[in-house]
This record gives sequence, C-alpha cells and structure tokens, in this order.
Amino acid sequence: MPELPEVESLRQLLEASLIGRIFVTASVREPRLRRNLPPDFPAMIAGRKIERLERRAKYLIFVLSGNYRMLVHLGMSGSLSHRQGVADAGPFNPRHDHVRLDLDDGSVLVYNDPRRFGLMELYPDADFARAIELKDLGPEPFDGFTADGLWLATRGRTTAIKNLLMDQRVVAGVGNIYASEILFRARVRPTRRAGKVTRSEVERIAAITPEVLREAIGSNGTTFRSYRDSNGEPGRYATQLRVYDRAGKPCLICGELIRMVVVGQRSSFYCRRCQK
DNA sequence: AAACATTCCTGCACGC
DNA sequence: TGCGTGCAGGAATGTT
Repeated sequence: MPELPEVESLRQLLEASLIGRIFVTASVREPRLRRNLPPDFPAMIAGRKIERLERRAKYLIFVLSGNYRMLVHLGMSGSLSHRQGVADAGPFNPRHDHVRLDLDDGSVLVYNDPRRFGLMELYPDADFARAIELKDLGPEPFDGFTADGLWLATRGRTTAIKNLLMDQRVVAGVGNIYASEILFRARVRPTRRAGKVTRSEVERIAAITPEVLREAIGSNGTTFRSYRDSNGEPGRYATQLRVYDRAGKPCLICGELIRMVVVGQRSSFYCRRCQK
C-alpha cells in the first residue's frame, strides 16, 4: 500500500488515539511476513505502553515503554486498522488479518497484509539504532534532502533518474506513484539518465519532492487500489494525481497524451511534451 | 489475466 | 586474480 504520505497520514491518525495506550495481549495468526514473527512476539509486547509514534521513510515506529520499539512496514498491500471496542473489532478477515494487538481501553489494532511483503519487528532500543532496515536510509524529504545531495547522488550514474528517486538511500520515502508525480512537476522524463540531469533540473526535483509529498499528506495519501487509513477511510489524493495511471489521457498542462513506460520494471507515466 | 502503493538478493560486466 | 560497485532482473505473494 504505502509510500511516505500514506504512512505519515496513518501515523498522525493513530497518534491521536494510541498515545498512552498499553498493549495487553497480542495474537499472531500468521507469522510469515517478510521475515517470520518470532514465537515470543506476544510475550515481548504485552504490558508495554505506547509513548510515541514516529515515522522514518515508509516505516512506522512505535516507541514503547521499557526501552523497546516496534517497527512496522506495510509492504505493497499491508494496512493497520485501529478499531474501537472488541465488539466492532470483527469480523476479522480469516486469511489476511495476521496480527491482532489488544489495548487496555478495549480497542484493537489489526495488521492485515494479503501479500505479506510487510514487516513487524520488536527491538530493544540499544539494537534499534543499528536496525538493518533503517541504517542505509537516506535523508527525509522534509529534513536533510537537498539539491546538493541529489546532485552528488546523480553524478556519473547511468540509471534512470526515476530509479534514483525511488532509491531509499538517496531520499527516503518516495515510491512508484510519487516518483512519477514529482518528475512530471519537475518537467524531467523518468527515463533520463541520472547523470545527464542538469543542475537546474536537480534543483527543481529537490524543491518539488517535499511539496508533492506534503500535499499528499494533506489529503491523507493516495488510495489507488486498496490503501485505507486506520479508520478504513480512503486517501483523497488519487483525484489530484497528475500523471500516475493516466496513460492515454490528456496532459493537464498541454493536452498531449500521457505516455506509459516501464522503468526499472515499474510502470511510469509522463508527458513527452512537458517533460524533457 | 497481466499488473501491482516494496524490498531484497543474485549474477554479470567492468575497473583497479 | 580478487574485490568492489553499478545495474538489470527476478523473487517473495494474493488480488483484481
């Protein structure tokens, strides 16, 4: 499901209702996620209070009492829903509700992920700093991502600029949908060799990246197919997408028909007149 | 029925 | 040769 805007929207929503809550019990119906959930997962999380909810790239971080953290990634198809009261916690989807976390106020947090590309992991704080999931991540788009950094990352590179924008070591949180959106607004074709992108284009990309993500967060993200927030509401940004999934439709700027091209095995969309 | 909001791993080519 | 890096492709998986 999620790129940065969807995860951040989820974080904000969950934060409102989850801070101060305590995990009472946990049940694991299907431990086989990207990595297997360990058998002691329920025992390790029980009794811990949620002190803060943070986000890094596309990861959600539950800061727990007793110096523990829970890292959650939603992969392609994951979702977290927070349901008030056990009574309306069901009916659970028997196949894809993999983890159920019961809280001290009777509410329930459910992790659902059909394709199971996602991740849930508990770390003692001491190990968290070195968590392999986080250690190679680049700067956050709103904090530390600069034109200079992107310029350096592109020099001498022959891969397409869109691949680089989706490389989590270059900037953390941009995925397939927003990469197309960002490059459309920066007027750079997704297929351009990264090393051939000019300094002024790099500056446009670096400036527009946080703008697009910020706007998407403001709309609670994009619901293209299945993403729902923790209340089951779809994101509203889908109606504001300018090129993604618009192949064959007129460019909103010039009317030229939007093209679809595969870059790095992912569908990419662009306007051949507006984007060089 | 091909395509998919992600990440990780492999193998090959190239340069030192 | 051996090692490091960049890049492309594939795999994990269930739905629509």
